[in-house]
Amino acid sequence: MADSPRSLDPVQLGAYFDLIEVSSLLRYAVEQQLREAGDLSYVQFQLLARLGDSPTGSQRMTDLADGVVYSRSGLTYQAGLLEKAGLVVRAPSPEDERVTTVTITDAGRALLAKVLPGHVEVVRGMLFEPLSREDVMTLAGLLAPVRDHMRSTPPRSAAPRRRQREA
Amino acid sequence: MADSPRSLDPVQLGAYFDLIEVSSLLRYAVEQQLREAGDLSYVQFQLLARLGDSPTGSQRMTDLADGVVYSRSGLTYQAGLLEKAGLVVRAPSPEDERVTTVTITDAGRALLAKVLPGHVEVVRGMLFEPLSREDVMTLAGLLAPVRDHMRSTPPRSAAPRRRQREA
DNA sequence: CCACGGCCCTTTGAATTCGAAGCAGTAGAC
DNA sequence: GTCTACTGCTTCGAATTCAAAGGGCCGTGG
Repeated sequence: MADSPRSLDPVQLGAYFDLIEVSSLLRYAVEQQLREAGDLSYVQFQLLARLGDSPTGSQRMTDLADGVVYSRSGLTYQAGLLEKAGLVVRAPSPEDERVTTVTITDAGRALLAKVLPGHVEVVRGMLFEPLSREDVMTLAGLLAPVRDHMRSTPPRSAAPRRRQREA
Repeated sequence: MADSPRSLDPVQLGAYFDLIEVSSLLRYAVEQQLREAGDLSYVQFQLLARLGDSPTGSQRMTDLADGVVYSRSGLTYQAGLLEKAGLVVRAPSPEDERVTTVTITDAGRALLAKVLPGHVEVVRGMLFEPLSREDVMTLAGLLAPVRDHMRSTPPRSAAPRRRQREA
């Protein structure tokens, strides 16, 4: 660590800004499509998709929260909405009464199947349209190591992130 | 449009998921650092950075909102917080009384200078650590056309995005 | 057997966001 | 000069999120 450059070079800065902007716009567009097609938020869609992928159609609350990067309380809220809508069912695990198991219903699977094509179309149209097949492979090859690096460097919770208070 | 493939191929799917995950984790980490270093949200930091970059240190509200992709009302809220913290000043434009001009203060510039090094360090450590200089150039070259494509394809507001209501 | 500590989920309160409605100022038509 | 339409910002209500606190269940040590 002989040299510690003070700033990012222009190429890095551009890549950083573009990454943030691209992901923000993509996320916003996807949210809109999901809202229109099935009145789902992106989080709710992620939860349904994750449950649909699971062989049994069930997952523990904690595992779901870990996968979606959300706080437990946030998951409780969203799972409550999904349950009220009849898309999932919650039940305490017989083995361990502490654990709540979430299971996707047939209605949930149906809704998932209904919104998926549109979802795919938005992603294709916004993200993959200007990229060749080779570009996509290159992009995937670049993002994978970054993802692994981030996963292995969990956000150290030095201070528990106070909200706007004094400033 | 002879063929309309029903789903994304595995490489596309991986790139899509990784993009979302990487940007989410990066954004989360950056938010924490900014909160700890200067009690700023990412949005507030973006606003200050944008004002700091401006030659005059001033911008119209509308221009600021467009850059940060936020709604006007959201910007009003955040600008209000920044003003209460003494980091910016708001004043109606002499030329057009409808226009509110936001100007960064010396305190704002000082805070910006204080949090910037840490911000850069987080981005470098999380995003650029596993990438070579060449990788970064490749990534930037891939993201730029996607960004331009997204900008030129604004989110068509077919339905005005109702919040959770019936489902 | 009973307490202690730990894990899992939920409830609560505050913060942040958006869309819709409202208010003021500007510009063009007549 | 006045009316009308438009623009720019703010206010308001609702939705979503998180961290902290609360309550129930499980395992271990005594």
